[in-house]
Amino acid sequence: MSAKTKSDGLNDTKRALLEAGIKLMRVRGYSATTVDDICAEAKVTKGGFFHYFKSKEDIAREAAAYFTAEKSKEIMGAAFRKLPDPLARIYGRLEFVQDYFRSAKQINRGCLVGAFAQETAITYPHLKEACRLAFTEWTKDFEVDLAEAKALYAPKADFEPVKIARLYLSIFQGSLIMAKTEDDTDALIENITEFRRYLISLMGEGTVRDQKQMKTAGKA
Amino acid sequence: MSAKTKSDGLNDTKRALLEAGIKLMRVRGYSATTVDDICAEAKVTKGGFFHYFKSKEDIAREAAAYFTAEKSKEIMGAAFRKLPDPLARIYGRLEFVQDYFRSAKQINRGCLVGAFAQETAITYPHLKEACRLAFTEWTKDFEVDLAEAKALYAPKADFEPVKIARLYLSIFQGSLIMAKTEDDTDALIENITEFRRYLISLMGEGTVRDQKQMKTAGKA
DNA sequence: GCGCTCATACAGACTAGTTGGTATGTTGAA
DNA sequence: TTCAACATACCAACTAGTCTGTATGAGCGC
Repeated sequence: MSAKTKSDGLNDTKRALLEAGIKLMRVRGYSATTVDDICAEAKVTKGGFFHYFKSKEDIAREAAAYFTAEKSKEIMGAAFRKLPDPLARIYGRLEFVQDYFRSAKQINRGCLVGAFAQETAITYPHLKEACRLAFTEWTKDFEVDLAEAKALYAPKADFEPVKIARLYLSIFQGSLIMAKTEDDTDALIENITEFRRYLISLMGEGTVRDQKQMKTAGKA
Repeated sequence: MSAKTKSDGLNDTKRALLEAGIKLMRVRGYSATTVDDICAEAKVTKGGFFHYFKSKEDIAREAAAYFTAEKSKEIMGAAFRKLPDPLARIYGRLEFVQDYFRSAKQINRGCLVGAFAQETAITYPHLKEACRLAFTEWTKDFEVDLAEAKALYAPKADFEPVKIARLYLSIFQGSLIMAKTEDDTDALIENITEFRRYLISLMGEGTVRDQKQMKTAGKA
């Protein structure tokens, strides 16, 4: 039956096609990426492509889901995740992302979901839905930590975790766009710093001093 | 020579092409918009199109500039512009944008510059440059007010106007993306509210009470 | 173990329609 | 008469998707 499936149930060829599609579409976008391009990149012929995907839109939908899962896994596996304190996780997350973009100063690809949202949200309802799901998942993931931290450190603070999580995701997506036009990630890193400052002002200055120690402890 | 040129030196046909191009590309993006589509929308033939633009990329570049100028004009002509107080102009600007998206709750098009930045920044250097210029112009426009307000009300405050301006533009662009996937502008409006709260925390709470009066005065 | 069947997993040529761009007009005003 | 301002027919290259063919291996009766 299936040749060589892996843990996630994906065949090698299909995975190669998905990863090629993601790689190309993150750079060129949906419309400018052709099926032939994807086939060439994945070293698969047209026959192979249409054996696994019934259309170009189909691979885009699966690519969005694959990309989202991949990024979620990256976040789930990061060191800050293991911190017991929710506020430490929050600041740890921000540093994690900043470090990520500090090491890759030049940006030569963007977020696949962001690209699809821009390009296809209005014209391809199915892709829009895939983007919405991804954004919801990422928002929720951050919101949980925010809610927990608020309950623990600033129960009376005047902010809604879900709104702050959405603000963060918007800043991130918007910064990625601007990073593309500026060829560097400085503004992205700066914007996260500003966001952190806002968070501190919401949570209360008092929570910061404690975090400094927890952070260094968590890094070990 | 030229048939019926207007104040900005643009012929009616060329303007129609530019506006058609903008209208379509804001919805479908660059690659998915064809020259024929633009011609049909503008009721101009291919010959007319290539009389005014030497390529598709060419109209995109001019469209970006046209769009940027158009938006700058909208901002320049808004009521908040005439406010003498810089801080009042800042909050007035935020309200202006929020009102704009409150009246158009459903979003069926995005920012042309944001779309180009996403889709073409890496593959079309000329378009990237056009986007960079637009972002720089918009950032500068806001930065001026921020610097003036800071000098006047919070000279010792710890923030750099240019960074806050860039943060705002990122939030705006990112929120537009998310608005597309959610079919409404709620998050966009909310994010601006959060940004305003951050600004207040930077400028100092003391500056808010005064603004309430100035704002209502400015609206009259 | 051996041939047979059959489904999966591709390979690659082909096609109908599209796309950006061109070549060759025509028209009307100066 | 000339030139800008279009109009129209046309083209080569490309594009998503199809069709037919084939290799491979699993399952099965014997």
